[in-house]
Amino acid sequence: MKSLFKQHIEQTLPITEEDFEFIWSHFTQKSLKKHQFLVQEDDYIRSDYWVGKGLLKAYYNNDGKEHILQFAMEGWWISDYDAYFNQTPASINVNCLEDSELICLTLANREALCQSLPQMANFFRLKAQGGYVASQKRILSFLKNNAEERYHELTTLYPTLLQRVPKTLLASYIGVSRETLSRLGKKKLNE
Amino acid sequence: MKSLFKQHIEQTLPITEEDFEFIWSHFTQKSLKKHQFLVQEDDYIRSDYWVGKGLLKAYYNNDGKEHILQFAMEGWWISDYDAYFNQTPASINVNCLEDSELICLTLANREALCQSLPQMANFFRLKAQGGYVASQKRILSFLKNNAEERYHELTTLYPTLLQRVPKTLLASYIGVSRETLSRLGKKKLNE
DNA sequence: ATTAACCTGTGACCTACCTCACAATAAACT
DNA sequence: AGTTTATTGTGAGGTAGGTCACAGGTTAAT
Repeated sequence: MKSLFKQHIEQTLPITEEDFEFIWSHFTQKSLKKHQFLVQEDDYIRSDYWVGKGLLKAYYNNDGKEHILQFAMEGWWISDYDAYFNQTPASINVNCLEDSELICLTLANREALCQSLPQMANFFRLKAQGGYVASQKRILSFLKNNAEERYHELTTLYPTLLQRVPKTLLASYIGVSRETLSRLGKKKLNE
Repeated sequence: MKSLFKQHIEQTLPITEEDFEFIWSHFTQKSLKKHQFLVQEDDYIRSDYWVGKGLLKAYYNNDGKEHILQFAMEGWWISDYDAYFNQTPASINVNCLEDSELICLTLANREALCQSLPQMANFFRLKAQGGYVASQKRILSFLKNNAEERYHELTTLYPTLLQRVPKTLLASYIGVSRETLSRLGKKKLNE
């Protein structure tokens, strides 16, 4: 886990062994079983989480209807970022789709890290940039694509998700009902 | 303009007069008239732009249909961030809805600034975080809200936009046709 | 001042997607 | 092994929102 995380950082920028030990000391570890919650609505958000192993979903719950905001598998980050950055109660839930192992970074430790190690400010800056660009692409997909095109975009962007996530949740991620997703492409075949 | 921009930075974190002069030396200025393009599809993106005065739209053009990705008015940033950060050709257009005055930051100058002034890495980190959170909210709005609710969210979030932007473009921003936007709320009144 | 271009509303019709209901298979617990 | 509990497919019918067409009002350009 520790070495996986080091690789994750070095993918963005180089760090010394010594710096990494210092960085690592700011994290804690956490293990969760399938179906367990990492975050629940109204929780106070302790940390941002990096997934070492497993798979999770972040979703907004509208009386029983789950709207998937984000998935996170190995090497991805997940949290309720609005609640985390602004220290407000969570409005979403984060739940494990598989047994998961996480490392956790409190907001205080993140800020401390960014102040004492300028390269970490750059690391998180570049990560946030990437997240912003990815979000913009998803928004554009809602604007210019229909359900079938959005599903196709999702499958080409994250092919491994299809193997691990039920269709119901993929449907929710692209903003259609599971019935509609199940029927995509059928129409063409019949004519 | 210069002092407005200083205020903009100080809104996020404090800087010395000396640091600001150094920061300011990394920017250039640009003026554009209404209807002029700041960015066009396939352009190589020189800069990220901060709006000192005016109003612009960033949109994806789908044979004549404009899909609004972003507006930007005084104090906001705008660019094609995918193209800017990854130095690829632009896939969107940015055009002025009003005469505008901008200050411009090349990617090279941004990175130089972040390396030489750690506080600037933090500034852009916090800005990117904020952009990410705002994008997530817009995505959630697509997932859980209908056209009327999305419009209502837009109007409460950015009331000043309504005064300055034609309804056609607001419709496009929330992902509905202008006809549908024009009819919102009518149904209830008649029953 | 006149023409042209933009902006907004509205009627009529159409369609992509939703909801509810039922069924069959697969996976997970005791 | 047997019983819940997920997951997926599919039919039937409904609705939010799209498209096309026309019109009046406003703004901008010659």
